[in-house]
Amino acid sequence: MSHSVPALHPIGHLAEATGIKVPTIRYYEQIGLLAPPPRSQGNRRLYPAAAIQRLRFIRHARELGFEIDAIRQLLDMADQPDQSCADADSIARRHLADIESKIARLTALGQEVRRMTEDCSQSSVRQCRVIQVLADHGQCLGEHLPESEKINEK
Amino acid sequence: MSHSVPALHPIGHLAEATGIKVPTIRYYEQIGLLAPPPRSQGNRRLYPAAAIQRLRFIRHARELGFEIDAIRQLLDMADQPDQSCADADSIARRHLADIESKIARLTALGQEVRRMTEDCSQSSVRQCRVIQVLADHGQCLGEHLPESEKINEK
DNA sequence: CTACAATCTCTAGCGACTAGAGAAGCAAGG
DNA sequence: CCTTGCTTCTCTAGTCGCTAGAGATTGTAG
Repeated sequence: MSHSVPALHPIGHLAEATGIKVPTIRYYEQIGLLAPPPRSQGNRRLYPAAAIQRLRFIRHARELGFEIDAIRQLLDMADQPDQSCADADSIARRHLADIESKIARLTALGQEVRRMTEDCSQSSVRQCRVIQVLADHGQCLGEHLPESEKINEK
Repeated sequence: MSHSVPALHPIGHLAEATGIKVPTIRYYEQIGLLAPPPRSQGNRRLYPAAAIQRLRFIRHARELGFEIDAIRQLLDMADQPDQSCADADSIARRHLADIESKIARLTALGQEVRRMTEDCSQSSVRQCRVIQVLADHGQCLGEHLPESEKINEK
């Protein structure tokens, strides 16, 4: 019997093990975030176990809201454990600042929208506070909302 | 002399008056958010003054984070002032709930990312808290972040 | 042998724009 | 009249991070 089987995983297994969908894994390969694995005779991808770790790293970073480009840099750093981590730290700090500015903007939006709905008398459109405020920007309290980097609401 | 000139505005004037860029105005027309205006002999768009109000409404709603589809509905309602405003109100309330869930999620992300950076000893990657936490999901505190509707970080 | 599942590649779509090419219109100056 | 320069026109493609679908192939269990 052979001792220590290499244990290569098909893409479906990787998806299951990491919670990342199959098409997304292929997409990550396409954009160069994940190295192209060797293939079977039938052209299927066969991943070494290390790919699972890498994908988990990616997934966790995505869950924390890091952009793909930042993750690319973070992965590069993770591959060179002897270098300084100042860059990793600054990527994370920048991301944190980004998150905080989004929170600030959303909080301002939220106040404005809440005020609209609270003042609405629930009668006809003519007296609807929601419509009125939207039509006349001057009726805003907060007025100049923090623009930051156009939060891209969604 | 003619009393009451119709005063039609070229697209550039509209852009200036509303703060919405020229290509965006054309885009709004294309997706049916703004009615196609009459044209000059030379095929230029000539807008009636009412278009400025409409675009201001749109801009304000966009600034408050409403989606195009919601704005479409809100505009329809604004055009029928005698109907009930219950729908407008519920659109705004839904949007508010959306904003609040985003804030909740971003707050959770922010805590996690702040912890990473604060714990980072600023030395080598090997001991870098940022990289470590990303590599090992188990080191997260918050653990299961609110998923809500995949905030689409940007 | 026949289902059926898993995988393959490729293309297109999402939302809300933004950027650019290349052509045409328009006013003022020489 | 002609040129210069500005605005506008249409059209296509790119952004981000996937997701969905078509249609072909491979692998496996009964």
